[in-house]
Amino acid sequence: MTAQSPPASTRQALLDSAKALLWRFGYEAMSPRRILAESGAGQGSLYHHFPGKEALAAAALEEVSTEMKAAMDALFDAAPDPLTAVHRFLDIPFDPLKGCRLGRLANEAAVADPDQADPALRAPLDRFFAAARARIADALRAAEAQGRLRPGQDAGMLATAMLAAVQGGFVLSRIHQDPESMRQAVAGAHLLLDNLTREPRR
Amino acid sequence: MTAQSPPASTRQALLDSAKALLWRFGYEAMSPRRILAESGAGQGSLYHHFPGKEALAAAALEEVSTEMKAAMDALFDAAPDPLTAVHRFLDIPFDPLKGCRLGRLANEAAVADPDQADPALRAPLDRFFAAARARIADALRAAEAQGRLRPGQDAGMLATAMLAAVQGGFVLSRIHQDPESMRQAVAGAHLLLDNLTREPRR
DNA sequence: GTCTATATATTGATAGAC
DNA sequence: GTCTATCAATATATAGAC
Repeated sequence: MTAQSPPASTRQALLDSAKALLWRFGYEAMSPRRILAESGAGQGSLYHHFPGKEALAAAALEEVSTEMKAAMDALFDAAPDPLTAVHRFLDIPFDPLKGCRLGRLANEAAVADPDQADPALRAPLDRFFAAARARIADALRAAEAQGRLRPGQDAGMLATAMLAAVQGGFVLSRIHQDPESMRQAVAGAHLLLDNLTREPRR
Repeated sequence: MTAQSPPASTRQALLDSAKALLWRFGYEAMSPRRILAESGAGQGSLYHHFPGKEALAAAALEEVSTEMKAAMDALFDAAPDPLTAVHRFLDIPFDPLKGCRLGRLANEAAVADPDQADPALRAPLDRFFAAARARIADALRAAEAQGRLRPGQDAGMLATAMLAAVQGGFVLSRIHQDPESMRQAVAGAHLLLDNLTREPRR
């Protein structure tokens, strides 16, 4: 694999700044002016390397999507067994107040409004969450095959429920400005699994 | 009670337009120009009735928060028993692709960025979700007292998990542009409750 | 490829007549 | 209270020298 580019090039500096600003402010509130300031690039550079703000944002989100997918795969590959992997996923030490790097964009009109959205902005989000759901669902099916999970469960539905717990936790934690909401949302997801598990966890 | 003002006044027309635009586009992407166009009010009217965009948005969100709280109370008051009320809450026929009227604002910097947020914008969200959580938690405690729920549950945690399932469902449905994600997220929440319930539902 | 200027449209807000 | 202008600042993008 080619690994992450060394941080050097102007193009990559623009991408890195866009990634940080998208996380902090979202798409609409991220101005080219600010990207240039943060990256240290001159006015014209953005439009030399990219057609415009939209294309830069799309490229930045592609990188984020790929990074998050890799982190997810690493977590699942490292887990001692599939059921543990799902519990570990829920326990990833997110900072709930910062929001999900991808999920936080779900409500921007430019990303997901049926009428005016740019498909290139939604695509990386769609791809990551589809992959994450598949990875979790596969793990749950494997756990069921090992006899760790009660048979007959809808692994796809449960996988969506796990992802929704985390995304909902982000939303509620942001609203209350309190990490506790995330803790409780995730605790509910753990409990849902525990109630379908044959042996107690831990 | 004074009931909803008849739709007549310019002030209320501004509020109604702001409520619709906040739902569709969020705060940053809602321009005064557009509010004026949709409401039919003249340029100066907005700044006659409100100090500015922020104050108008805050007032609009206060109304939405109050409306949603009232709907929630009506649903819980009408339910035959507390456990059914919680299941009915999960089954509210939201349009998942439109997002939650309040929750969709959780990721706007002007609403919930620790540094630059305006407290007046976050307050109505905070208030509604705190009230909703309390209503659900109370219902779960009542269900436990009735012997419908296994004893010893953390009602507050479960209430947060119910709200997170719905908010996460909105996020995932928007990302995939598919109501199915909401269906599955909510199904997980139903299942979590069912596994803590003594008699089967339905 | 990078920089300095500059351009155009829109944003959020104001002035002041009626 | 409402309307018609208008404003300064910013957003996104382009021109063209180096």
